[in-house]
Amino acid sequence: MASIREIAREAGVSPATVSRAINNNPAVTPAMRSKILSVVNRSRYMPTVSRRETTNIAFAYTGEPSLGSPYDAALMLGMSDRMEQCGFDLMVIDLQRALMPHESYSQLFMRKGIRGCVLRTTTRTRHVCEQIAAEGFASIVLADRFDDAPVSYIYADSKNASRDAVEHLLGLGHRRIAIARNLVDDADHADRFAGYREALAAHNIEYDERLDFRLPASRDGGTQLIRRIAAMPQAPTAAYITDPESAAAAMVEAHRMGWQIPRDLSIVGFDDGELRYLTYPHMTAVCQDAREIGREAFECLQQLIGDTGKHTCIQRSLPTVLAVHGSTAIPRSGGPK
Amino acid sequence: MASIREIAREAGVSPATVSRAINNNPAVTPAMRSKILSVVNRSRYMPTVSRRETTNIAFAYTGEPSLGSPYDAALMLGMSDRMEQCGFDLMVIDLQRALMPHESYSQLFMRKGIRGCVLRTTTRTRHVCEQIAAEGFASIVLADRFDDAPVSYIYADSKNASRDAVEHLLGLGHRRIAIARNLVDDADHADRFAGYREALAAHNIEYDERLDFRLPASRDGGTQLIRRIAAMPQAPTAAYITDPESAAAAMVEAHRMGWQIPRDLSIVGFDDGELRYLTYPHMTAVCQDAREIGREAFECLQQLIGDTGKHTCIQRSLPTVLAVHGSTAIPRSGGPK
DNA sequence: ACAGTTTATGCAACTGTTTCATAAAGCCTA
DNA sequence: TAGGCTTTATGAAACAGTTGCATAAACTGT
Repeated sequence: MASIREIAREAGVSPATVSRAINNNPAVTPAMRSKILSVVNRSRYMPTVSRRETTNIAFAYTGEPSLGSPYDAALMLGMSDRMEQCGFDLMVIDLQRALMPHESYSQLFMRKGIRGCVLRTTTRTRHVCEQIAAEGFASIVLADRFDDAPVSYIYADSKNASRDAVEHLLGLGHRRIAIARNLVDDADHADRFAGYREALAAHNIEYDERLDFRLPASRDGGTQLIRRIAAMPQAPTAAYITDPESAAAAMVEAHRMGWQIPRDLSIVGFDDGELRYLTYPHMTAVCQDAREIGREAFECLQQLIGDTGKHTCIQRSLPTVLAVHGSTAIPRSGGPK
Repeated sequence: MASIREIAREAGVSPATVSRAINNNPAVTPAMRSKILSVVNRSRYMPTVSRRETTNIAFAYTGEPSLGSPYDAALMLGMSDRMEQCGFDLMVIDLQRALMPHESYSQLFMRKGIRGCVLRTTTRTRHVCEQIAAEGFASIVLADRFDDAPVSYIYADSKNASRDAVEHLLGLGHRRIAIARNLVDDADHADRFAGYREALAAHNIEYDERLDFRLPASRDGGTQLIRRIAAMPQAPTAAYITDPESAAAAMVEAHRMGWQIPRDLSIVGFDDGELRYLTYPHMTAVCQDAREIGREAFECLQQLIGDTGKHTCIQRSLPTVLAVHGSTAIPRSGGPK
């Protein structure tokens, strides 16, 4: 296997010049560089040791990776929008798996040439985010909130838009409004529930736990919701479904039941992409722009990387908005069926 | 700034031992390692030069990145399924942007510690795939086919399933069957069209170019399709829509027109994920399992990385299947309306 | 208890990078 | 065209981190 010294000998230059040529150091003349590179390519040279390139930005999962979800895909897309011009590369890592025994997170990032990381977390692994922030490594958590620890985060606050959503339903005349929320109580779903409670309280409507559904945030959750509503003696006339796929699947299942939406059931869903336009009718939904969150995340990260040693802590809240489409209307007097 | 020799002096060991401890070389005893790491952490040591970690697998775009699309997201998910246990990390790069002047693709990959790459390409940038394969770098192209160049690829051949789809419609009694295909003529869409033609030919039905729609592979394409069909004097009774989002959007638009599916129009869509379960009725579709393609891709790549110098060329074709759901049925005598 | 085996560590050689000195080349002015 | 000044491409040498090999220390099995 060729070494840089052999290349240098063959090209008739010093090892230093070969190193510079390979690393596109502007000090070498174009003629010299192409002479050296031709020798390099001919000899199938491969460097073994080198100055570490630290130009990666990690998209890091602290717990179970949710890679492949439309939300994560949109986040990555947004990040790459902004990374284009900066010469950074995106790397996806699973921290739980990548961390070696006795290794600190900073060491892990160092080892992989990572300059900053966007963290995706779960309720069980929030301490990892705190640990990374405490080590002083440039990091920003998405879609979670840290009120008492100095952890940077970007958070799409869905409480206000959720309240708007329920107000919208109340304004249409609905009084029995169901909420379908995740089995897992993360900050996002807690917000949506809080918005729901606030809107009800503002209209002096008592919270009814029979209208509070805890379901998996998946297609299956939406299907189950409709079946359970169908079996109720006093069915709600509207539902706020706090997960995109659940909401779309609920609409499908409602159609299968022979219900008309919004006549028999008004549905407000949640959307972090464009799913609301793929349902019939188009879905009234609380929307967050995941791509924009990704863009924002990278910009914050860049600032954090710049401010080394300053221990800057960025905590930003982005708005979510209610987009009214065709899945909500005034209730029929009798409710479904 | 501390160097490895200073750490060594402070810990009372040799630089070699420090290096081994930092790199989690199993030769050092746990006691020794934690002693050294405590000195390392105390002194905020940061290595500058190191053995290059070449444990990255790239998800590389030769042309415009389509990051964020459900298909790409599912591919990545599949790849990461298999990468978990191998200690590889996934890196997303845009080759066009990352390549430096006078640099070969192998050099680029070398520089970024990439051992193998999965290539996503466009018709205009296929030559990049050929170039990378010619350089002998471990690479595999997804969703494209190279018949005359020694380029490894994994391809989901949708011709047979497309023929099955049209046969299915013919079997139901349809005779005027539209096809909606992409404006861009890539291998995938060419296959689907070929399957369509074959099925028609087998039943002695003449190809009618008025039933051949070239539309953008997007929501908008599906919407346009339905509007154009609605305006036709002799509308088709069924349509094969070769793109997932177009197909879903077409179903929505059909509902908006007041049509019933499948009564007024049978639709066979395409699905590379789970979208067919989010339409009402569930969509009969030609399905490819993008996640499985991603898994397969990583396994092939692993083999290619293993066979250095052998110039192995893997060309695999995966089947796609027709999944019959509720969006197809026997035609009403009169066609839509 | 002793010979044989294993293994943790250091030495020294090695790889690639970078600073600094320097020779060559360019560039004004006279 | 010469002479001084600046710029710059290159090499020598120092430097950073890694690793093959030798070896001393710690086990292991009679």
